[in-house]
Amino acid sequence: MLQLKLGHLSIMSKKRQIPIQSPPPTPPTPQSLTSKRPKTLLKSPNWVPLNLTQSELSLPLTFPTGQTFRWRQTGPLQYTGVIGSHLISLQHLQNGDVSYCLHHSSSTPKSNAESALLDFLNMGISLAGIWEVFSASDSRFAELATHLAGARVLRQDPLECLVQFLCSSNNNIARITKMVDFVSSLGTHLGSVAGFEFHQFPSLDRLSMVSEQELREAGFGYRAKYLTGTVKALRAKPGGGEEWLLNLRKLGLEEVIEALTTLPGVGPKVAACIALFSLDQHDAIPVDTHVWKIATRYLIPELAGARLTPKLCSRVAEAFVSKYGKYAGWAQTLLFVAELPSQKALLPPHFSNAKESKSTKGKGR
DNA sequence: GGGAGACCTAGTAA
DNA sequence: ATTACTAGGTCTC
Repeated sequence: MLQLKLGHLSIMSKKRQIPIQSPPPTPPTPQSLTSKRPKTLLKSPNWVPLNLTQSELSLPLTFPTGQTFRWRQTGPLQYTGVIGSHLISLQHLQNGDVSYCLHHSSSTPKSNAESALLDFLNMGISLAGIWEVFSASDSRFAELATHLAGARVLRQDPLECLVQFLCSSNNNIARITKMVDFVSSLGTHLGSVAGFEFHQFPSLDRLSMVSEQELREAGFGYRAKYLTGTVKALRAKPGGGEEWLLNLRKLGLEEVIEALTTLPGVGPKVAACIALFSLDQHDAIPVDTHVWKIATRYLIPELAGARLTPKLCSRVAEAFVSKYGKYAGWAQTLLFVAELPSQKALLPPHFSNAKESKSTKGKGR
């Protein structure tokens, strides 16, 4: 049986540290530039600088923050993943700038890899530009922004994004990653980096060949029928599901959410994630428990203590949009990142004012 | 229309 | 060692 070979995932845990502030033990230096050794062994990684400062893209503040579960940390300030058919590593240089390395992509023209990368990184949007606007209307955002520069929203492939967040409901990161890895392993194998295997994300046709039974055996639980059901519904779309999803980029947020939530397993939260992380809906606000806390603390304190109902979800989204404008989803992303334990620990103490909820944490309230 | 329960599973807290 | 609960929700009464 094609059981998941996920031995390496055992290292996944919430204790995973992200070495962002500490000086990297081994400064990433592109050494291929001077290497004249034959390309035999390591097929010497060829690092190409991007014209990208850390303030426009921080890898540790972008990749391991719940937008995607397909990228892996493969070095101190290095992350590796797949974009289309390209296996790519990204890393920060010593000055903070970003460079990339295109790993042996056999049958694909490497010419368009860089443009695919820039598209994936959503470089059409200037972080500096929109953060200036957020900072003007929110002094707390302004200060957070100085500590968490470069927290960016990605522009992922819609199908890939959809499947990932279908797995995310009522779930934890370790298991989501395991499930996404199982689905990914159905796609074409592209190579391995730092002990991790990487696959092209499977097509809709390929996905349709997996049964609910197999997914359950792979540990999907009740989400197994979400995936098979959604795949089936997508394949029934005129022109094919992939194109149908892509076309959602041309619509407004309301229509996008409405369309997505017709798919089984896609509720308001998952739909907002897909909309924001892959469909150019920059004002989409994925309201989960964390965002709910942020909102009731800083935006709509009068709702503190209430339960998170669908109705209140849209209240929260409206509050974000009215405060931050049409890129509210990007603002929400920074505020969300600031709540992650790994980041919170690195922020000045005065940011963690509402931490004592531990004592009042019981069910009573 | 809104409110409870059920739902898979693995890890952690009582 | 069992039990209860939680974790980036959704579906169904």
